Amino acid sequence: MNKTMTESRGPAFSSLTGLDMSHIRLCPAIAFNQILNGRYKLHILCVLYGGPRRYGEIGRSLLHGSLNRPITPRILSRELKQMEERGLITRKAYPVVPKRVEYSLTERGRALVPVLAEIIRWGSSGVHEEILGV
Amino acid sequence: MNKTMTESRGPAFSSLTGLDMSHIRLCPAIAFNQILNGRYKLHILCVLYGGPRRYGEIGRSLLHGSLNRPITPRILSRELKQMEERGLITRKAYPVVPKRVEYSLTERGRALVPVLAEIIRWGSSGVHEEILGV
DNA sequence: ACCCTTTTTGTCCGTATTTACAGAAACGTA
DNA sequence: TACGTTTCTGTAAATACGGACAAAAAGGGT
Repeated sequence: MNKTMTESRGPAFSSLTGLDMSHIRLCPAIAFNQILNGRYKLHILCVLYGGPRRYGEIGRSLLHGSLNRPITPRILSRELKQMEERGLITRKAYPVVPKRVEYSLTERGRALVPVLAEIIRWGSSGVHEEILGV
Repeated sequence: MNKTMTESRGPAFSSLTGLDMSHIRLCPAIAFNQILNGRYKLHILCVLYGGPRRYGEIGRSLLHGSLNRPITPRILSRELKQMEERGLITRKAYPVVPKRVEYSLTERGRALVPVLAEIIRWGSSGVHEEILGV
């Protein structure tokens, strides 16, 4: 193979869904983990599927990987901000003391729910724990 | 919030699937992008869904992100090896010259197909291109 | 002996992401 | 005025990831 590989054919993942993807120029699979990068975004979506949640609630419901490794506020803040920028969640701040901020799913975020559901279904067999040797 | 957040409740993503997850200790969503890290693994799974593929075929069918940025052999090799280590794909080398190596999905890899399908379905509306501003 | 193909590795480097740690803002309450 | 709570930011260090580049293995063909 050459030093770098290039491709001429357009994307055609037909067989997976049977859907016409001819109008799509960017592979959804690659876009997916570009949009959902960072370690906690998928989990945050899961949490918010249960309804609006406060910053602290999300943080507390978040486990770090497998163990009880906690998430630091710095990271949670960044993840939430990125997700807001991408239109997956909305942020609503209440003018009270102590501060109260609630995050919830947008339409765009809800569009990912079927994917989340499949991931949970996939995990219900425990394969992910096997693979990671938990 | 404290400097670090910890959590006492077990995972409960019940509402998403209606499945009993009490026996699961690690959040599938977090495990998912720990197992499918790297930029190309999801895409590689899609390609291999079409049947066994050679190293060069996979490389050629892989676009880098959105543009025609090519993947370097070094990276493809690493991705494939990691996926093999995690039991998602198998590697079969034929004793011929020039070398011929074929990769294919394992049971474990096939278990992810429903997730892939949902991701493609999600992308069929073009949301991912909107979000990334392609 | 040298070149060709295909697959793969070694090494190095720059960037991106994660993490730790400290601290700020906002304001009611003691 | 000091304190507490909640949300969030600044800074710097640590680690992971992506990519460039060269090169090796394994023979067949010329």
